[in-house]
Amino acid sequence: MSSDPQGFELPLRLLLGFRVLIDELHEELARQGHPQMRPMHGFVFQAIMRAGGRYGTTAADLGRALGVSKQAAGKTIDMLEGLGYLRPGHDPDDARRKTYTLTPHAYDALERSEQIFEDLRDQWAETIGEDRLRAMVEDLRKVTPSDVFRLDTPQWFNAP
Amino acid sequence: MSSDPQGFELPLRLLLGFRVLIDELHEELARQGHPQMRPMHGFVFQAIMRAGGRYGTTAADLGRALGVSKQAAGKTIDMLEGLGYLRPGHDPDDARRKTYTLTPHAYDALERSEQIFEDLRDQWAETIGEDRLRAMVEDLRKVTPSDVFRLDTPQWFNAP
DNA sequence: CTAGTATAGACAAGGTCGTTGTCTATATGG
DNA sequence: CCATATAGACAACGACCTTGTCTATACTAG
Repeated sequence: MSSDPQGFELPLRLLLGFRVLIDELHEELARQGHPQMRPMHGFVFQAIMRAGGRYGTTAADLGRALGVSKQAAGKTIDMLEGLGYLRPGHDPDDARRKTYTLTPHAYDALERSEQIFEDLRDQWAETIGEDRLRAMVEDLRKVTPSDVFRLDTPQWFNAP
Repeated sequence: MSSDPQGFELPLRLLLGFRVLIDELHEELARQGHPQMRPMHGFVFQAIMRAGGRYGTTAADLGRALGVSKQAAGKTIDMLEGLGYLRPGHDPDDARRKTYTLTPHAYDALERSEQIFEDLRDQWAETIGEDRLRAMVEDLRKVTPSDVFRLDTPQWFNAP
């Protein structure tokens, strides 16, 4: 369109590419026994794996990792526990900590996600070429931060 | 990390690339007299330009274009009007329609956005090469929908 | 050992932003 | 002329986030 010049296309395509992959991931995940998974949940699972201590992750840990309050993280944890993705535990070294770890159901979702992403990647490679796809990821690495910073994307999108 | 295998990287890099561009856009926009702009607003402006009739866009038009209810669109419009980006009008052919059009302030934001995006694009081109950048956009075009579907991204991100 | 500080978690109150439902006024088309 | 569709205003409500407060537990410095 006339008011949609060159400059806008790059960010738009990046967003659309992300959305396409995530939408197809979740369609397929739903077919494979995970109909309740949301785009956020994969990130939450990864945060729970990396943010916690030896005995699991607390709501406060998760909140820090995700850049939300511990109350918000606690509600997310409650929901994921209700869906069977998290299991409560405790830290024998700190009686205050109410920890959570991933259940086998969550690991199943993660493994399936990984496989689905691989398949989607292969589809993209067929369309645009394996070398071009590899170049794309390589190039994006050069212009994006290497550390996966706080995943506060949902709130960030509407942030003031 | 060990639990962050190949498959996850492509979508993550696309999202990070988008975030990097949008974050830098808004930092710069804030410096140039638009500190209140949010990531969503650019999309809203574009929707208002394209979704309306001859005399402007109504809340109902905008809601359809963005994939939200007309009430939600109405609240967004109220805020943007308050910020000086929208001006109310009416449709002489339809007394029901309360239309809105972009103010010069909004066009200023759009033009600055365009320029900033061009600059960011140039920076990327310096880093990864003009040809590689062009290839990236070209390739993304092949794997993403050509029509900019409903921009319901914020809610989509957390959607059930 | 004790006293002060920091942190986990529970609870409550409130904000923002979305939703649906209802109502009236205006268009539109048989 | 009347039935149907749609714009916009208003109200109620829900999801999800926030801040603030409180108690229990840990940690650290004398």
